[in-house]
Amino acid sequence: MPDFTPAELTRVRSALLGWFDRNGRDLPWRHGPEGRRDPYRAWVAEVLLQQTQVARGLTYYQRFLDSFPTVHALAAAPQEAVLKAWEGCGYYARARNLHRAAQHVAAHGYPHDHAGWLALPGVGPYTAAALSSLTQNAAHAVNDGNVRRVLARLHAHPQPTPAWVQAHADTLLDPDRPGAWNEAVMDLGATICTPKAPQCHRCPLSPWCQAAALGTPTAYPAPKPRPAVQDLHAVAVLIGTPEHAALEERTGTLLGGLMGLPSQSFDPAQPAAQAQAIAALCNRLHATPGETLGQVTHAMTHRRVTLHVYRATGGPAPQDVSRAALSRLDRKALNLMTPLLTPPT
DNA sequence: AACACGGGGTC
DNA sequence: GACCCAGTGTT
Repeated sequence: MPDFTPAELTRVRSALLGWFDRNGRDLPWRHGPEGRRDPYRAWVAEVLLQQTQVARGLTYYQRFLDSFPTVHALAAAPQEAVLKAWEGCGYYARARNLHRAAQHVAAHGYPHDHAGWLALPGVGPYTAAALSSLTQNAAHAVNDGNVRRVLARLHAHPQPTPAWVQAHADTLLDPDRPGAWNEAVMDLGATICTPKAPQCHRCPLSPWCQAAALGTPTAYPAPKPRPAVQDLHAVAVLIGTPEHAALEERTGTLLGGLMGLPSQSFDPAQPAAQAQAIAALCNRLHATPGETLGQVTHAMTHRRVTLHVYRATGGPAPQDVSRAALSRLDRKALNLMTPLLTPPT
């Protein structure tokens, strides 16, 4: 299939930008003129929206900006406060990286270009292109899930590689309005060219869309094979009460930086492993194991964690749970003690 | 190039 | 249950 001629390119850009000017989303981080968005608000939003849907990101965005209205406020905050504001949002490395990067920006100022953004922790190819184009009108095309889907359909490419998507996004990018163009493609992908039920009849690009012409837009791009979900089992102890419990900071990559009930993983295939784990855990904590409180299971994208929760006494001092940043998993574990307080859904 | 990394929406 | 979401960092 031939690529667009220069004349077609002009019409395609005009069609999408015209649609965007009428139908672009009014989002709280689109503060300031096109191509000159407020860098702090745009940055927080871009990080927050990594692998997070806009509808969901909206609530977290408001909460985060209430907590840290400026990059200086963010830079000056302790990491626990940042994670507390991020609590429940997932991918907590984003919050840790954003915090570190904010300290750099507070000291040295905002990056001046794409390469400068890219050097910040937590800013990769997508976010650097987004921020340089949205805040500085730099001609860098974003490549995210929306762009990938829109371009895969436009060219009826079932398995677009990142390089293929980037090359086509670069070609299509409107050099006169790069910031608006990037926002436009993402808005189109999020509202019209959706994964499941695209509204091709309302799409400004349908005259050029090969997938629409074939009548099978949802076939592009083909679903990616996903690795199997791993089952993880651990024992955990509740020392104190659900409101005032002993907590430990989770180290490592899984939920790193968050607080949680002291825990110890075990292999459920080994008959005695659970008993050994609770004994070893209590031994490490200098605590005395008590009765079992039950178990909770929490599904993540790539893990299914089952926490077997025991009561225990002694050991580390309980602390105020409401002030700590906890994962959903630990919230569920604490709820074992207070099922009656759980609001009806 | 392949993994690891949350949590929730939607079909 | 499958698939996805304004991806990044590590191995």
